[in-house]
Amino acid sequence: MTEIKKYSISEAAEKVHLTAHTLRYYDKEGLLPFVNRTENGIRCFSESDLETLELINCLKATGMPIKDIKRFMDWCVEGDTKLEERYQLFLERRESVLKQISELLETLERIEHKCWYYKTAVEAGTIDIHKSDRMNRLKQKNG
Amino acid sequence: MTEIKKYSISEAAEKVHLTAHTLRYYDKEGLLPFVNRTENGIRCFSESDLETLELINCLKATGMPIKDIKRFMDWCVEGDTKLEERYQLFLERRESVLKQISELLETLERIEHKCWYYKTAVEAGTIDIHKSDRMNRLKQKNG
DNA sequence: ATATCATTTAAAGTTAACTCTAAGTCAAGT
DNA sequence: ACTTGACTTAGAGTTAACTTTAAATGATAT
Repeated sequence: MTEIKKYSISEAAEKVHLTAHTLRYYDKEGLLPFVNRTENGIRCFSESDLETLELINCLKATGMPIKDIKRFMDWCVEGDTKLEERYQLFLERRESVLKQISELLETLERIEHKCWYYKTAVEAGTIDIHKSDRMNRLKQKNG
Repeated sequence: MTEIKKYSISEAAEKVHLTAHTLRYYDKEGLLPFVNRTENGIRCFSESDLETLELINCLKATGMPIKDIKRFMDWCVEGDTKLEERYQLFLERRESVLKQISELLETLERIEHKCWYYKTAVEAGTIDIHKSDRMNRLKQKNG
């Protein structure tokens, strides 16, 4: 027999590294349609609700806005009729994350160039050590 | 003799893929202390100013907030006395970008798992094909 | 000369995602 | 009985980074 654990809003918040305030905000925005209540109206979170919250965190980590996550949760409520839409959503998220990574790799190169630029400048005690950089670049370019 | 080109605010904006409004906002926030004006108070952007804007775009791409970029520009105005601080800033940016990339790679793995999950569900026409996933995972875990 | 742009400033408005406050209910401990 | 602490709601406030507006000045074309 599987024991079914339930969590209060603050326990759930701690588990998924959010605040109870934020969970209520997500609920209000329609991100948590599956969370049950006691007869007194108090939310009780199941393990499955925690998994949903982990998924929400994951989608947020891809840069997805709350209202788009809400649309996804609406599809989840609709069940198997929206499977294709949900699949497409994750394919799009995948593309988005790949693009973000490639942009960050490009940014990383520029930052690393600046690290070298300032490392040499700090060693020389002045930025003037790079004063002719542009001229050198132009010379190389124009033969 | 090098020809010194100058750009109006809207020309500069187009070059760096921002709007003239945004450039004025950046100027107001202290991000563009080097931009000169005509006798009538009109900004004219040099090639070097465009490079500064590219750098600002690069720092923003690392997730750096405007006020931190302003502090960096303040250090630039102060010249060689703040070389060490500027160097440290880029080292920190480097670490930050590396961290973001590794987090996105982790997120990518989760998303790709969901892609597989929904691909198989779409093929089966129902999510029920994964109904026993958790049980299987538990079985594996507990021997 | 007149119309049409582009530019200037100061300041108000927008959006997302919280974050906090007020006012109240409920269960447990002393 | 009373305090403490967690929970509830509705709604106001916050922050960053723009974005738009208003009112005025300056530059260009016909």
